[in-house]
Formats: sequence, C-alpha cells, structure tokens
Amino acid sequence: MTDRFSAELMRGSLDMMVLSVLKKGPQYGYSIQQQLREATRGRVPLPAGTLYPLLHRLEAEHFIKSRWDDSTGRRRKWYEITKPGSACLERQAVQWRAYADCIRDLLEAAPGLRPATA
Amino acid sequence: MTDRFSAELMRGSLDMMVLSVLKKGPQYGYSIQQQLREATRGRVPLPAGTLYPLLHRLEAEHFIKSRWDDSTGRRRKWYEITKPGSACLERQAVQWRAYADCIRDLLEAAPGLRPATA
DNA sequence: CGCTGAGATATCGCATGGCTATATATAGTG
DNA sequence: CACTATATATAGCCATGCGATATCTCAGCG
Repeated sequence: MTDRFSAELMRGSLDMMVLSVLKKGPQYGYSIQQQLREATRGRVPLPAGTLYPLLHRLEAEHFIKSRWDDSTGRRRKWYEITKPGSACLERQAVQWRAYADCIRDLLEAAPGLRPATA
Repeated sequence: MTDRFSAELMRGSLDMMVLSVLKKGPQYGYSIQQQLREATRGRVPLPAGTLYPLLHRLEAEHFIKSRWDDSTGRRRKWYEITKPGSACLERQAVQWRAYADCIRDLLEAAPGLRPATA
C-alpha cells in the first residue's frame, strides 16, 4: 500500500519537492530528507546519494544558498531558498499542476481507468 | 502559455500515456504520436526518437504486441495492448494518482504556492 | 518528371539525473 | 566497546528522453 514511488516517476519533481520544503524555512540536508519522508508517509525516502548531489545542483543554479554550522559537534550545512529559487518553484508548481490535469484527462479518456469511486 | 512540458517532468509517465492511448484501441506509432499531441494541445509532442524506442521497450516487456500492415504503400506497424499491459497501466494509474495527491499536498503546505484561485 | 513536404519507422550517441555502495566523522546508548 | 543514528560527500552504474540522421512511400505542384 504505502510502497515508495518509483524513481522514474519522481524524476523531474524532486527539485520542486526540495524547494517546497525549503520555502517553509531554512533546513539542512538531513532534516529535508526527514521532512519529506514524513510528509509523504514514507513514500519519498530521498536517499543521501540523491539528496546531496541534488542540493549541490540547486546551489550551482543559485536557487538555494548554504552556510556551514560547525558550532555543534555535528557539522550541518544549512540551506535557504533564494529569490530566483522561489520564482523557479512557482513556475514549476504552475507547470506541474497543468501537467497533472493533462495526465488525469488522458487517464479518464481511457476505458476502465476511472478512479475507484466511479 | 502552451509550451511543451519539460522532458524531465514527463519522464516516467510516457509509458503510461502511450498505454492509455492504446487502451482505447489498436494504433500505429505515428497515430499514437498525433493523438497524444492533440489530446494534450501540443504539450506532449513525443518525438520519433523517443516514441519508437519506447514502443520497442513496451513490446519487449510484453505490455503491447505488434503486427505489420504492408497492404497499403505506407508500411505501418500496428500496436495493441495486452492483458499484462492493461494490468500494468492500471497499476501505474493508481500509483500516479497517489503521487499527484502527494505533490499537491506538498505544494499547498509551502507558503505562497496556492493555486491561482486561492 | 523532378521537387518538396508529409507520412512512417528505425537507430546511434549524448545528456540528465537517481541510486547503490562506499567513505568519513561525531553523538548517544546498552 | 559495539552499534545505531546523525550528517555530509562522491564515484560509477543505469535508465531513458531527445536531436540527428537515415530510409522509403505517396501526393501535389510547376
């Protein structure tokens, strides 16, 4: 029931997910991972090998910026969404909603694929 | 406004889209391409370099089966969805709806990202 | 009749990006 | 002390969408 979503399915939305988490406030990598996992009831585990390269990419594109916090024993790199990042997120959200509607229409046009309630 | 959706966004749903078109009845490659483009108002153009390898892959997985029609001058390869293909499509549709709901929740949880109507 | 554009399929090679495995280091717990 | 959780990072693999390119047929036009 609550299996994780397939990697190929999530591809293309992961950036948006991470940005949407950061939109609520600064976070460090590990906490983003946890928040996403909890918010999706375990269906988006976002492994470290995906998360960190993704954050580096977003930073290289200036959609987020980071600073280290070495004050505690655990080195943490805090990330914050930038203004271009917010704009990008907004664009992605708009595009995503249009896409979701598009797919929904396609699925409903195919026989025998109506949602369970039908 | 009606730009095509980004490749990365569509990745992971293309198989499902093609299967959902074939669910309505047998089609040949070129006609699948046209139907998808029209049904999505040009936002899913599905170029030949994507379409044909995709069809070969689906056939290798036995989700669709094909036969040539050489009766007309134009060689056409007709595709038909199989029983396993229908089952696969149904699974993908269920997963996709769950995923879409999941993303919607994430986006609505982020400040300033509510749909335009809000 | 040759040219052009649409119809129709196919494949190569590149680019993107998610994942596993691995590495490193600290903190807390039995 | 061993083990788990916290915390970040990278190399290399793998899947797949796309542009470019190649064939071949047919319809229309001058």
